[in-house]
Amino acid sequence: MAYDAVQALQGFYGIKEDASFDPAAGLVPLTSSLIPPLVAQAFGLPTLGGAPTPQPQPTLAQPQHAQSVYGTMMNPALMGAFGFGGAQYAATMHPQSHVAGLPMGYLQALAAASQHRQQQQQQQQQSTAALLAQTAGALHAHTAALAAAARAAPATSSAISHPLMPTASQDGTTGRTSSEQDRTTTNATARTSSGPPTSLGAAVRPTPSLPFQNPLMMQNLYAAFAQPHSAYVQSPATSFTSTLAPYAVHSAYYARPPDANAAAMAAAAAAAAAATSAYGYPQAPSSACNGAFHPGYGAAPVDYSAALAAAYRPVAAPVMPAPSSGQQQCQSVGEEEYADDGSTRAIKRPRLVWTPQLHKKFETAVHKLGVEKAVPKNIMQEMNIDGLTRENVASHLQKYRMLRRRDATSSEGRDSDSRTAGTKRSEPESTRPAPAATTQTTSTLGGGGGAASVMTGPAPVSSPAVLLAPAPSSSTAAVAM
DNA sequence: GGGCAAATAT
DNA sequence: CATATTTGCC
Repeated sequence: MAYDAVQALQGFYGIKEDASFDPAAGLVPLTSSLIPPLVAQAFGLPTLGGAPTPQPQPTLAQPQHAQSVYGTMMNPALMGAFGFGGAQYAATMHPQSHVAGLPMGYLQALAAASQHRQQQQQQQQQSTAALLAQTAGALHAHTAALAAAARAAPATSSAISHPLMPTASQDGTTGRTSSEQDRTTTNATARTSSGPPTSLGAAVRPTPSLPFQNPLMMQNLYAAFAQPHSAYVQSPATSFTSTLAPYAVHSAYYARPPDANAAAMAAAAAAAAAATSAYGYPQAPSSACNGAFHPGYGAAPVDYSAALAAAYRPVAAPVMPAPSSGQQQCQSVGEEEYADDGSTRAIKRPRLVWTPQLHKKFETAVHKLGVEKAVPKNIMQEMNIDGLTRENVASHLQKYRMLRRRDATSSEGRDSDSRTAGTKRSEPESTRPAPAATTQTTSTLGGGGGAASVMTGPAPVSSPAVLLAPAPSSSTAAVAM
């Protein structure tokens, strides 16, 4: 498919400014203010403020440096070191827009894309489609290779040749001079603290044939548009969560058409094969992209317009069952509620909100199951809520038990009882202590100003220790908290 | 998987 | 700042 960035963006602009959007659905109005002026100008697009004011060409890139640390540039935190200025740059680009809040890689990618486009137009009317496809393909293979290489030799990989790098020597080292190599190593080492970024090969050399002379740009462009295959993106390793948060969040909340996704999968397979043969490294399983450093290395080298549009389209925010009087509407929770045109796919599972209805179901299930069987998995199945995970339940159960324990403990003060202390319950009797009287745990919702917890409030101690978790083993007993 | 507690998100 | 949820661990 022919790529037409202008059309893609303009098409998107078509629904901009005055377009109505549904706040309830969490859709952010896509206005031209979301597009950095520089980019808009490059694409011949209008901006909210009229003619785009040529921004004092920000120091976008320093090819040499960028190239020397090609393999490490996926880390947003490193961008600042190359004049990309992170938030500062964003602010400069468009102080009043949402842009300031977007991940730099995103803006950078766009800026890079536009810049390159202008350049190309001046020189030769080469097909942009071919250009991007080629670039994406190369980058794609490279990315996959990087991952594969990292997996093969995570701790020592220091020189990984690019699959499309013709000048790389065959002995595994690159054609760089020792000084270049030193600098590369230094840069990479100095700017990378820990985590995958480091292991992804700091000394990778970009191919000179890349359309985008600055591989960093392509890398970012790629990162900005690529999407994980899984519907649920795991968080990056804790060690560098803060560093990569922007990317994780970004890629997690944007979606792209399923067809593009499929194409990406196919492309990934191809690239994987290419990378494998080129490097001799085993190809990392596709699942490796989950929670991996790369937001997803399955970008399709085709139909970039779709990806572009998708990249700009925020995925609906978590759609939680409305806490109305009803109770039948909580058959499913979160995820993929984006009812736009069915062309997108939610990536990240939204934070679950335990609405009163949901909590009620939870309690019902718990009571029905009884102390002994009221464990996460069982409860989850009993509740039978689409999208609800065992983890969700486990977490809620934990809190639930804690509250009960607390209540039990507090009320125990005056009329001590044998069973109140969660230390150890024995009889299986209290299994069903009047479920009816128990459900009113549900209380305030929206009471006061803040969000009230379904479990908060004067939790009625009515039903005895229905759920005093079998105090593990520790002496932590059931008291304390 | 269950249960906890630390880490995060709100 | 206090909670509500999610994650990481054992």
